[in-house]
Amino acid sequence: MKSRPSIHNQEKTLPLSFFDRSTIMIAQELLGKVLVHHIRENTLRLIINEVEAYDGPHDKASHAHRGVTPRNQVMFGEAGHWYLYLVYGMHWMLNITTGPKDYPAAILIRGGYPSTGSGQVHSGGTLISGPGKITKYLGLNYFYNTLPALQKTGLWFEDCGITIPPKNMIKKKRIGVDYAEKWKDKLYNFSFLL
DNA sequence: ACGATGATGAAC
DNA sequence: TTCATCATCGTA
Repeated sequence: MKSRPSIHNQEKTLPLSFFDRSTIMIAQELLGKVLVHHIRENTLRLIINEVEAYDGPHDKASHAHRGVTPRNQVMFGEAGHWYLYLVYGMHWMLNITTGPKDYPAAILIRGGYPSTGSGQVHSGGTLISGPGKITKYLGLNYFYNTLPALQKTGLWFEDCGITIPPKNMIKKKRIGVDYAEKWKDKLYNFSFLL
């Protein structure tokens, strides 16, 4: 046995440094990465299919554009930490923080394919589309807010070797931010065709 | 097209 | 303390 599964797993985990870069670049690179939730002897995996970037203090679509508040302060912190909040009184939104400390930015996870550990889409696996459905499927809530995206917290990202051909990538306007003036037209929503 | 449902942030 | 708003979803 030359391979050691636990070490191999560590190597696939995206390090926090992955998120301390350009938010727009990271958002595109997250497509095809695997979001993993391990809880109570169970592991759920989701191949990320759709994300949305919220980048910087001036982005009017971003919670950060009015400055620091109790809710959004994690966006101003270190990269690679979870930002969860409730919208419409019932849906948890899952975001990962990006960029350096004091630069507020995050990426919203909006869609993905349920996956096996081998990085394959389940047979008949249908796309889970919508940020509220993602957190419901994975069983996520406020508990993870501000925690780092590492195996020890139970919620992290892996690179399972899936690469998205650039021609398959789709760039759109962000959803549900029509109030955001000129920022509403930014093509910060990224997804891909299989 | 619309109601559910509650935290958030700004105004007063 | 009140109030409008909200990075949504299921049902119609």
